[in-house]
Amino acid sequence: MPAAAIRARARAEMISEIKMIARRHLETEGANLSLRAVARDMGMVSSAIYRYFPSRDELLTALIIDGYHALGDAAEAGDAEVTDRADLRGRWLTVCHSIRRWALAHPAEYALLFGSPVPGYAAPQDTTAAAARTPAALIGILTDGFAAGALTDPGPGELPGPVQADVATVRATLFAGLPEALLARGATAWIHCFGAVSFELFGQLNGVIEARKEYFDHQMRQMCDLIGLP
Amino acid sequence: MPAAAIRARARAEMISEIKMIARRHLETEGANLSLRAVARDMGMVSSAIYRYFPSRDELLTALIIDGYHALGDAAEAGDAEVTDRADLRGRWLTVCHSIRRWALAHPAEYALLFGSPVPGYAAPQDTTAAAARTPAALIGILTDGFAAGALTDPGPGELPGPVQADVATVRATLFAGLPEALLARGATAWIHCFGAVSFELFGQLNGVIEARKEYFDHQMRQMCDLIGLP
DNA sequence: TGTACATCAGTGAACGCGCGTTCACTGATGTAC
DNA sequence: TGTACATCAGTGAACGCGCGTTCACTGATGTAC
Repeated sequence: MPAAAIRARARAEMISEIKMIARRHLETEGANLSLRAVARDMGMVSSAIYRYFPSRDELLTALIIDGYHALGDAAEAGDAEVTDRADLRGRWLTVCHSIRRWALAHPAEYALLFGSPVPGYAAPQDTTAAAARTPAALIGILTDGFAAGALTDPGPGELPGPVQADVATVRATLFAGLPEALLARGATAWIHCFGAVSFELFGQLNGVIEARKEYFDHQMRQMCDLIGLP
Repeated sequence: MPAAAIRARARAEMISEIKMIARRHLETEGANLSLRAVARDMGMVSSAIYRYFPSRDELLTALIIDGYHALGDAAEAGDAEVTDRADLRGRWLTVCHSIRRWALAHPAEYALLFGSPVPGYAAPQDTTAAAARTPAALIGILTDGFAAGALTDPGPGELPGPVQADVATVRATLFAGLPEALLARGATAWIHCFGAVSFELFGQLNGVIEARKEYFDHQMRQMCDLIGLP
């Protein structure tokens, strides 16, 4: 291995170690991520971090993109788990549970992606592609189902006009194989998945519902009914 | 007015002015509320705040309780707006839109109530009564509807066992007039309302859906269908 | 009616801590001739 | 093969700022005799 490659590899390892430690700090501190604290845990002086990230915000951005990819990986892995590809409802539920499991295992990262915006931090454009992977994994199930004839198109009548226009744009760029009305139903179900996970994770279920997993499963099944998933 | 009452009134006014300014700071700084900044805006020295709030956390708690009450007020006012009390769907939708409108008008407060938990801050027990007002306003509509015979009980069969136990407890303490299955459907719809508002407010709709209000309305109608609201 | 005392809002200085970012530097490693 | 040079990770000090909380204090106001 040439020297340049060795240096590049060492550099990459440092970057991923910094991110690992930063993720650990997120768990305890929320989005108030401190570069100095990360540097301390790395056994470095705080200015050394600047060899790897030009600013705190860039580090946050990297963590956000990584987070979206990790969640997307979890969602796709969940879908791949289901061997009976024709079992649309099973696939949908498995993906939703994978999302919830990832969120429970990485609450601070989840909050960084889906919680209150970090004050003073503006998410750059580059996060959107990574962010789209999780909903894409869900919508892909519907595309499969529609292609197989297992899902019927309710027709565009159920969407209000301006919403139909927005949905048509999304459909054109990402989900050409799915009728608008089904795409919209899938979006509702995805938003409910997000809502149910956030509701639980952000403490709103405390002292009310103890059977968390069963309750989540129940809600996701209601969403399958709403979509019309067999 | 006796002197003691005058002093008490002045004190109450100071407290509410501090909270007002603190709310204004929340808008720009998120939950990183700074006592010193609030004091500066009050034209006081920072230590003077301690005459009114024993600590920063107590001030945060006061803001949270106020926030829940403000949202509860908005929800109840929305319900009261609908003169045809038998129009259950109209009442439900109006309350949901009131919730969304309040959230859009007070994004930082909404985030404080329903967003990522503030690092290092543990919500005390006293917030729960205030927090319950908004879902109670929604569930009240269903109670009315069931009492009037406009809603039919789907029967407890649709709830998984452990969830049914949790729901039964809630029913017993707060909503004795409503069958468990309807209460659970209402809870799902409330969670979706929260989810849709958070999804929009926390930026997940950016660049995807522009017809925000119509999209929200559409989703809330889907929830009315799920509940079985006429 | 006048005086001693209590109450309490607000002051100002201080403690001890944290932060992001910049900058000139050291010293090890690799490269070119 | 040996030497001058370039690269670059990491150092350490500093800048200029912020924070929550404590504490002894001043000074105005009201109360009791």
